[in-house]
Amino acid sequence: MSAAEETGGGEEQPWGEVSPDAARRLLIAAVEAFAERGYHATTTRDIAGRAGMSPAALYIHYKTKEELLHRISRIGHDKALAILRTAADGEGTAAERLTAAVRSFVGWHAAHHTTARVVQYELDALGAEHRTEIVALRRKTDEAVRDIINDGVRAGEFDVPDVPGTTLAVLSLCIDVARWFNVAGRRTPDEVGALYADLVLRMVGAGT
Amino acid sequence: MSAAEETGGGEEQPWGEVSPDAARRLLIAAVEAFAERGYHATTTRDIAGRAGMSPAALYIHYKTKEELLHRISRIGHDKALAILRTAADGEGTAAERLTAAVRSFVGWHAAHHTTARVVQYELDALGAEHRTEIVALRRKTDEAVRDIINDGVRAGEFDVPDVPGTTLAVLSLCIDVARWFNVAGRRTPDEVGALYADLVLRMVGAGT
DNA sequence: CCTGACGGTGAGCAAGCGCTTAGGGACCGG
DNA sequence: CCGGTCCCTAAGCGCTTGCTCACCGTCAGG
Repeated sequence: MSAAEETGGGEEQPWGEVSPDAARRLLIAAVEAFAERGYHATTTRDIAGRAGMSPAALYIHYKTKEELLHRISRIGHDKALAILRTAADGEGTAAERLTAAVRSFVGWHAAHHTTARVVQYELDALGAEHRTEIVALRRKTDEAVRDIINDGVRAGEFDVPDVPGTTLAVLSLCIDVARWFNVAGRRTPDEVGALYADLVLRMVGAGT
Repeated sequence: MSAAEETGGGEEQPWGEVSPDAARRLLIAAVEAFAERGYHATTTRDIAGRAGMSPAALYIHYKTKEELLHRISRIGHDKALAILRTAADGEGTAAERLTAAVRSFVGWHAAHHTTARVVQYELDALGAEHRTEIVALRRKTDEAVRDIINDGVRAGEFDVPDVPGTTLAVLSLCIDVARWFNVAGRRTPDEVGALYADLVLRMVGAGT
């Protein structure tokens, strides 16, 4: 561990997959700006300024402002989906897997709420092609949750009269964390994850 | 019943409180445009065009584009809060009142999802003064829901370890309906309201 | 020392933005 | 018929936007 000191926890640094360094700095600046003001209210000058560069520098690494949003959205969705699947595909009862899935999915949305806000709420700002690509990823997220719930119903663990509706509500609940979560608030991402996992278990009729 | 034929249900027409007629047409056009593309991506020319008027006509009835958003947000919040309180202040057990509250609040968000989308998701686009005014209204919404939950806990009807957290989650769930509800979807606003009322009852430990 | 590639800047263009202003037509009381 | 009021439009102002282009410093390879 020589360059770019880690926090020691073993967690890899965010946006490590983006290179070169200048492109990553621009992307991080864009995430902050988009999350704060929204895509349309953010100017390319603002993004470049936050990254400590001139407005023109942005266009060396990205063709358009929309491409920046797409890159953020794509990477963010990939990560959220990976986190969800890791928990969903684990061992254990449906209740245990649903708990793990909600806990980690919600935890990610809270801990990375700036990224999550952009990922979840700026979908309409994408161009038509990029949007359909992202929508496909969201459908996979949907399926992952629905599969756990169906497993639980089949095993007799859950009592769910309306599986598609409940799936929709569970995901809606988790995603909306990105909108209201605030670092200055009283709850840590882990605490929110635990609370939500409990609430979701109750929703599927497998409460404590 | 002579002018502006009603649907017969006794429901008064939306935005009836806005006059004169041209101002109401502009406001309705703005709601549609804001809901579709977002506040910042909507131009004053677009709003005026939808209302069948020239761009300058907007400024006869509204001082700025932001004032239009504020009017929409204010009226929408008032209406949503009124609907919630009517149900919350009714007779019956806490469970019955919570059911009625969620059912009508969610039903409104689904039926008027274009308005609700603007009201709930364009808060940041308001100016500082207008935003604090609206935030105060949202706090009252929060209190109304928390009061019912507290009543239920006190009466022994509900089992809620974390009242503020559960209140937050319930409202988050209800509000997010505005984001995903689609007229082309399979569910009517009433059906969504009934489903959500059931889910919320489970969340507070008073499930069927 | 020269050369070329790379990654950056300063200045600025065309287009679109929110908003203003001068003026016109319909209507109404006298 | 007149004068005033109420809405509305055509034109356009000043500014910001996303994006481009000519140019430049740095540095490795020959």
